[in-house]
Amino acid sequence: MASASPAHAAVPWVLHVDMDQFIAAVEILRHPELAGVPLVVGGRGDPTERAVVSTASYEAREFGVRSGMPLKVAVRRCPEAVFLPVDAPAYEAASARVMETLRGMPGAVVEVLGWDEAFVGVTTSDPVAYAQSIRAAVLEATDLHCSVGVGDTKVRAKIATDFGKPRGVYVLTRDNWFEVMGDRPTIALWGVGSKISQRLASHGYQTVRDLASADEATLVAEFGPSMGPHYGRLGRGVSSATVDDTPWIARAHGRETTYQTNLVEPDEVAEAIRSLAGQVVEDLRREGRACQRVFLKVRFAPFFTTNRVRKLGEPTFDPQVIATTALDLLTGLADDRPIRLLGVRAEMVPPEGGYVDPRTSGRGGPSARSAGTGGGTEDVTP
DNA sequence: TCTGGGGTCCTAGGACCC
DNA sequence: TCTGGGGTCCTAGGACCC
Repeated sequence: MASASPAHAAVPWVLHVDMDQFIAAVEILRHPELAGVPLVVGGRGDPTERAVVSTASYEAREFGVRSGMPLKVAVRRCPEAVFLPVDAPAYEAASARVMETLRGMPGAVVEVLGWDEAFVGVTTSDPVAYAQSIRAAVLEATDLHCSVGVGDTKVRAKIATDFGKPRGVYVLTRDNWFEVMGDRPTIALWGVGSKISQRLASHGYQTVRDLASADEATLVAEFGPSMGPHYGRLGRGVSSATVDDTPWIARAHGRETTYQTNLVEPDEVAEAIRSLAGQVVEDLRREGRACQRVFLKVRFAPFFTTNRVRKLGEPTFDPQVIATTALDLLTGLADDRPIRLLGVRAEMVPPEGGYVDPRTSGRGGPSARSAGTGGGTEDVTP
């Protein structure tokens, strides 16, 4: 088995395909005059409103504009930028063409992660050439550019893509993991955000290398028996390597709105919740699955967010029941505090036979471990 | 500087039953 | 009177990703 492993052996690889400035690129396709100018897509396209940047073109990024940044900040950093509203149906159509192209690649198993990215599993002796053929095929079919990360696990492939951008390919495996990632902060890992990175730092684990050799008992004490070891594995780049094309089945649908002016009157709060509940029910009816649990999300001004949940006695499609439940969850929380945002989410009754997808969304936690062997048992030392 | 809207998953702890 | 251990269901709350 461990004999001469020739460079040309066909073995399984994980590729991560990520479109370059996807939303901006789609807009430039239908507005060619915007090519080369700073472009910001977000909200309703009005930078005086409460909304954030969905995507900034590379030209806008040179001014420091980033995804997730408030439009008000973006316009201050780049006053000459063109601002466009989000047009979800247009991006969904472009996304569908991209994913169909990926599914047409020989031997490819495609696991969609979002509008503009997917894992591609393939067994090949030359993953870089395969990645370049993906880039060419996507460009041919859609006029859109992408970058491809090549890895021996999902985490490595996902992170590799960033090093390939734009319009490139990058390989990240156990062989160069510590060379490339070892000195970077833990927040550079997929699945480690600001809170977890701070908690890791409080134990002296600042870098990916620190985390990779972290004391297991310390991680378990801090994060629990499941998440603790999971973070240790992330530090080593170890994760599932199984790409799964089972279609995703949604667990829940929700609607939330940030109000341009804070809500203060009980009447307007009740009306807002009724409106959100009505929109959620449209999604439920389209799906044909009733609501069994109601989630209420509230963001009070200036910026405190909280959630409440209640299971219903009987599953329902009735917007009145959902709205009444959501309002009930709000009582005792509000205390006359001004409300910036309200969200109503409905967890749906599982489909016939339950949820079958063996993978998880992949980012949240270690639950892919229950998918069994997918290469997640591999280990390396820093 | 001012922070969207769509999601998923994990942990802790209380209530309840056997 | 003082009191087990295990299991399941539920809610609260936190964290992350695109």
